[in-house]
Amino acid sequence: MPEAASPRPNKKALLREDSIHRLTQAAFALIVDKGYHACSLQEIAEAAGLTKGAIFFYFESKENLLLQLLDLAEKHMVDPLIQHLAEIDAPAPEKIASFFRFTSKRGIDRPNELLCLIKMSIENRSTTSVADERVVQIYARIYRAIEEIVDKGKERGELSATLPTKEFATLVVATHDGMMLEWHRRGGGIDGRLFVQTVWQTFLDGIRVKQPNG
Amino acid sequence: MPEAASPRPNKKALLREDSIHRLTQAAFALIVDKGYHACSLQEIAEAAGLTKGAIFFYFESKENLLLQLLDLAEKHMVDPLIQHLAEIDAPAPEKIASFFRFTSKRGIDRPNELLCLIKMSIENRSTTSVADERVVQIYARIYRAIEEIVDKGKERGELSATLPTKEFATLVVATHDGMMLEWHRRGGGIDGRLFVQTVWQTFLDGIRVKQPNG
Amino acid sequence: MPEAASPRPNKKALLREDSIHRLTQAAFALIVDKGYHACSLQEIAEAAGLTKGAIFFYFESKENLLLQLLDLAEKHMVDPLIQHLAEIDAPAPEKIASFFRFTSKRGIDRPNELLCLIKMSIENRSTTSVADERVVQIYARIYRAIEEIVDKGKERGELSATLPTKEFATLVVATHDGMMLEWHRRGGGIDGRLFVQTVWQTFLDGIRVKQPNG
Amino acid sequence: MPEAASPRPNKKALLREDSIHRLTQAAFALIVDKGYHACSLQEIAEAAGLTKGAIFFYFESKENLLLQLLDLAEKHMVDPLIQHLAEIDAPAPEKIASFFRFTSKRGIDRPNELLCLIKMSIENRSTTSVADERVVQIYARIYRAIEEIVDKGKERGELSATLPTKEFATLVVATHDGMMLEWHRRGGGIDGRLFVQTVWQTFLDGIRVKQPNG
DNA sequence: GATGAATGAGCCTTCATTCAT
DNA sequence: TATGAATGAAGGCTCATTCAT
Repeated sequence: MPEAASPRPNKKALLREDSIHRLTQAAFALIVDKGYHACSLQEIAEAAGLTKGAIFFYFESKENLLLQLLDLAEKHMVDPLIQHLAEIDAPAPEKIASFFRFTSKRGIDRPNELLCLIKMSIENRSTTSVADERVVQIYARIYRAIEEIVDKGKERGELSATLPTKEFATLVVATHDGMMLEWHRRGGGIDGRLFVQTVWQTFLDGIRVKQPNG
Repeated sequence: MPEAASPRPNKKALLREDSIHRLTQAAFALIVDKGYHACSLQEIAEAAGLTKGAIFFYFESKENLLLQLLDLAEKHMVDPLIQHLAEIDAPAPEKIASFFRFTSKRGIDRPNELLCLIKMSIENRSTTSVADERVVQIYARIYRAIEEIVDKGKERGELSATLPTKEFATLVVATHDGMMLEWHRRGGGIDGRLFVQTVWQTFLDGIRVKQPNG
Repeated sequence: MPEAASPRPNKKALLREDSIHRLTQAAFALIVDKGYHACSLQEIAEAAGLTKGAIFFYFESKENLLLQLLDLAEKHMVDPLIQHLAEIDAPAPEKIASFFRFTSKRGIDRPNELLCLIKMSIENRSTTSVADERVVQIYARIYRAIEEIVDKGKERGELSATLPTKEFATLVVATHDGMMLEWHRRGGGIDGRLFVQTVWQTFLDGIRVKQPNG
Repeated sequence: MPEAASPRPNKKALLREDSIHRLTQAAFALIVDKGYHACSLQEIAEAAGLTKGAIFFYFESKENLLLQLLDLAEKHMVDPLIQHLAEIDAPAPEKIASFFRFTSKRGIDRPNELLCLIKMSIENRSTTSVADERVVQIYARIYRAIEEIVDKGKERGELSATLPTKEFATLVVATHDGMMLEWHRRGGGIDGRLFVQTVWQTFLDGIRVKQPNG
C-alpha cells in the first residue's frame, strides 16, 4: 500500500514536530531529574541538540514550556486515567486498585510525564504562577474522580460508610504520588513489578496477616 | 583578665543563638514553601530580620545552611523517631503504625523540619552535592529501621512471609512522605486528625469492609 | 521564450512594489512612534502583514531599511522643500515663513517621513553608523538652504546685518523640529492650523504687542 | 576652622554617595548621547568604574535608574526654573525670555540633566511605562507655568489678546527644546552665547528689520 | 517572492559570595 | 556581631540575521 499522492511530505512540518518533541522530552527528563528551578533552558536545549533560541521560538518562555509539558501530561496520563476509571465496571476497592495499576503500567514506558506533574505539584508552591494554577486544576480532576469512586463505593456498601471521603482520597493520592516518587528515587534499587504489586495488595488487604476466621 | 565563671548568661552567646535560630527557622519555612532553589538568601535573611551577610557569617554558604537544616531535622525528628521505634515493644504492624503516629504528632507542632527533609529528598536529585548525600544518608537510616521491623515481623509471623522487605519498606516511606506532602499541600482543606487516622487505619486494616467472618 | 514587451502591468513587479511599500510605511509609523532602537523588525513585519524574512529579502538589514526610509524622506520632503525655497521670489523673512509653511502642509498628510527624519537626527547620535551620516548629510542640505536665504536677506537689507547666520539658521531648524515634535507629541491636544499660524506669526512679528508708532 | 566633633565622617555613606553620583552622571551622559534604549547598563557601569551589579544594588532596574534621573532633572532644573519664573516680576515677554535664559545658563554647566529630560520626552513615547508617565507629569508642570505667564500677560495687555494660549505655550516649549537639542547636536559648531542671544532676541523682537516708524 | 526554523550575540536581571568596616 | 557595598557568573529573554525550502 504505497504512500498516497501527497507530493512531498511537508518537510518543515516534520522538522517542527521533531524539534518540539525533542525539546519537550529533554525538558521532561531534566525537570524530573533536577527540578524546574534547578534546570536551565541552556541544559534543556543542549540535551535536545538545539539552542536556547529554539525554545523561545517554539514556547516563548520557560514557564510556557512548563505549561505545555503539563498539557501533555494531562492529555497522555490524566485524561486516559480518568476515562479508564469511568469505564471500568467494578467494586470501589477494585477501582482504586485500578488507579494504581493504570498509572504504574503507563509509568513504566513513559515515567517522565507523570513524574513531572507530581514533582511540579510539590516544587511549585506558593508561587502564584499560571503553571501552579494549572497543576492545581489537574489535581482537582484527579481528586474528583477518586472521591466519586469512594462515594459510590460507600453507597453500594463496598467501602466502610465511616470512611471520610476527602481524607481517604487524599490518602490515595498521597500514597500514589509518594510511591511514584520513591520508585523513581530508588531507581534500579527495587523491583518495579514487585513494588507495584506490594502497593496495591497492601492497600487492599491491609498489612496484617489475616487471622484465620474468628 | 580571665573570663570569670560568669554565672550570668553570656549575652553575646545568647544573641548568637538567637540569630542562628531565627535564620534556621526562616530558612525552614521558606524552603518548605518555595523549595531550595526558588528561595534566595536575601529572602531568608529578610524573614529573619537580618542581612545576607549574617548568613555567611554563621553558615558560610547556602549549601552549608541547608546541611545545618538537615542536621537539625535529623536530630529533632529522625533520631527520636528511630529511638522510639527501637524502644517500643509491639507487633510489627503496630510498630509501622507508630511510625506514622510519631511523625504525625511531631509534625503538628513543627512541621517544617520534617517537610524540609522530605522536600529536599525530592528536589535535590542527581546533583551530586554534599547536601544530597546527606539526605540519602538520613533516608538510609529510616529505611534500615523499617526493614528491621519488617524482617522481625516476618520472623515472628506478624507479617506475611511473602512480603518483600525492601519493596514494602519503600511503600511505607512512600505513603508516609506522600501523606505529609499532601497534608501540607491541602493545607486547611482537610481535617488533619481525621486524615492521619484514616491513613494508618487504612494501612493497617485495608479498605474493604470486612466480611463478617465466613 | 523571450519576455514579451508585456503591455500588461507585470504582476510580480506590482506585488514587489506593494510589499516594499507596506514595509516602509509600517517602518515609518513604528519608528516615529517608538523610536528606531525600541521597535523590532518583528513588529514592523507584522504591521506590514509579512514576516521578518521579507524585510531581509528586500532590505538586507535593519540599518539598510532605515537608510531607505531616509532616502524616501529626502526625496519626498527635503528635495521639494529646497526646490520650493529656491523657486519662490520673496524677501528673506517671507522665505523663512515659507519653510515652516511648506513642511507643515506636507506634514499634515504624510507626517511620518518628516518626523522619522527628525527623530533619527535626535536618537541616532554618536553611533558612527552609515544611517547617522546620512542624517547629517540631509540636515546639512537644509542648513545650507537656510543660510543662503539669510545671507542674501542680509545683503538685501531684509534682515538685520548683525544677525549671526549660522546661529540664526540653527534657531530656525530648532524651532521647526521642536514644533513638529511637539505637534506630534501633543497629538489631538492642540489645534494644528492654529499652532502653525502661531509659530510663524510669532517668529515673524515677535510676540510683543506693537507699540503704536512712537 | 577645624572640622567639628564628628568622630569619623561615615565612610560608607560617602562611598554610597559617590557611587550613586558616578552612576547617575554616567547614565545622564550616555543616555543623552545614545538614547535610553541604545545604551546598555554594561556601558553605564563601565563608564562609572563599577559593574552592572552595582546598578541593581542602587537602582533595582534600568527603568528605575531612569526614574531617578528624571527626579534629579526635575529637582535641579525644573523646580528652580518654575520657582524662578514665579518670583521674577516682569512683563510676560520678559518672563518668556527669562525661561530661555534660565535653562541656557544652567545648561552650560550641567547640560545633561535637561537634555536627558528632553530626549526622554521624545524617545519614550507610546510605551506606557512609569518613566513615560513621569516625563509627561514634568512637562505638564512646565506647560502650566508658561500658560499662566501667557494668560496674565494677555490680561495686562503685555501680549496680544488674540494669541492662543495653549498653542503659544507649545511653541515656546518646542522652540526651547528644539534649541537645546540643536545646540547639543551641533556641539562646537556654533557659538553658544551668540546662539542663545539670537534665540530670545528673535523670539522677542521678531526677525524683520523694523521699518523706521510708519 | 516569501516563509519558518534556528542561531548567537547581547541584554536585563538575579543571586551566591566576598570583604572592608 | 553584623552590615552594606560590590562582584561575577549564570539565567531568562530579545532580536537581528541566516538559510533551506
